[in-house]
Amino acid sequence: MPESPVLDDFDRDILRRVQLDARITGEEIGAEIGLSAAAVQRRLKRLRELKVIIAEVAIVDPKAVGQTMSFVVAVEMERERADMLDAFRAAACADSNVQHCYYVTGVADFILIVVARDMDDFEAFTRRLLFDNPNIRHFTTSVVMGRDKAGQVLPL
Amino acid sequence: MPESPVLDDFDRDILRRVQLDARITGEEIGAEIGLSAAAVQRRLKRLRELKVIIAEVAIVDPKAVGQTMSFVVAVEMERERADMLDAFRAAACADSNVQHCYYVTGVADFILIVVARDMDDFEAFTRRLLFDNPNIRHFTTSVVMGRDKAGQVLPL
DNA sequence: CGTGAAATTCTTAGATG
DNA sequence: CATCTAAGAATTTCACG
Repeated sequence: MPESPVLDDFDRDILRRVQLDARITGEEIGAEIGLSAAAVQRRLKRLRELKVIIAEVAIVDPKAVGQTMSFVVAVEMERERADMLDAFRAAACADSNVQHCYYVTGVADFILIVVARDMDDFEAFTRRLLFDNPNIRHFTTSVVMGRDKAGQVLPL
Repeated sequence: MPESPVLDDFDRDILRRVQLDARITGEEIGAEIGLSAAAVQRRLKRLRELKVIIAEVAIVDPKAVGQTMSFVVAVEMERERADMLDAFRAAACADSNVQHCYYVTGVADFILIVVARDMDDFEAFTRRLLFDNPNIRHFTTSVVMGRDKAGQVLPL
């Protein structure tokens, strides 16, 4: 277990802002929190190296690129053998329609967030990943009508 | 319904890369896809203005900032009245523990992805948003053991 | 779209508390 | 040890062809 890096109030202030906008300049952040641009950049560099900041990414609107539908799929495995779970996890992550893969305890074993161009695309996905897999006992699909909080912001 | 903007192969190439790393330079992208740095930047600017790129954000490791637990919560409302659904949706989005809020059809009405510092924090969350709400018939909690695909990449 | 210049931002170096 | 200022390098933006 890697011990948590020490973050002070400046670090948290910086994280709050870059979670909302990664293109904000060091100068702008510095002016708001009372630090020079160089100090902000140095802290950002450290936060990246420590993997407190895992990545800086562009969020693309799924609808703008033809992915008009989203689904939440809860998957229940036949028997909870570690190698089977790992195999499914790897297959799910490798599938381009899978946006998020949560490995959970409870009624389901996996919760997947899935996008698709249309119903045919989604059906092809279920056949590929779910129907053709004998280790899957059962799965339920929920159609997403709307989503909020696309870019997550953690409470600091 | 806003008509989808026209994207060519260059745009899709650019989107593929900035979804993985928003800090990649225009020059680097240009070298890979055969465009000048200026042309890449021009296209990026257009994709931002068209809201094809919704945002560019830093992804922070929840564990690194003390959010050690994650949950998937499926919420079933008492009666599906539009104003009630909207009210819950707004309350969920406003809650700092809620990372994602999906409004779905199926057995549940909402699927929430929730983070918490510890079990007490999660209990406080359920009381605040769920137990104290008479419009909620039922909810089920799944504890997240692991997650993959933090930064989503859309198939283009 | 590409080129090249101008403006902005990031990085590095040296000095200070 | 982290900060600041200032110089230097890199990136983005802009005007023109």
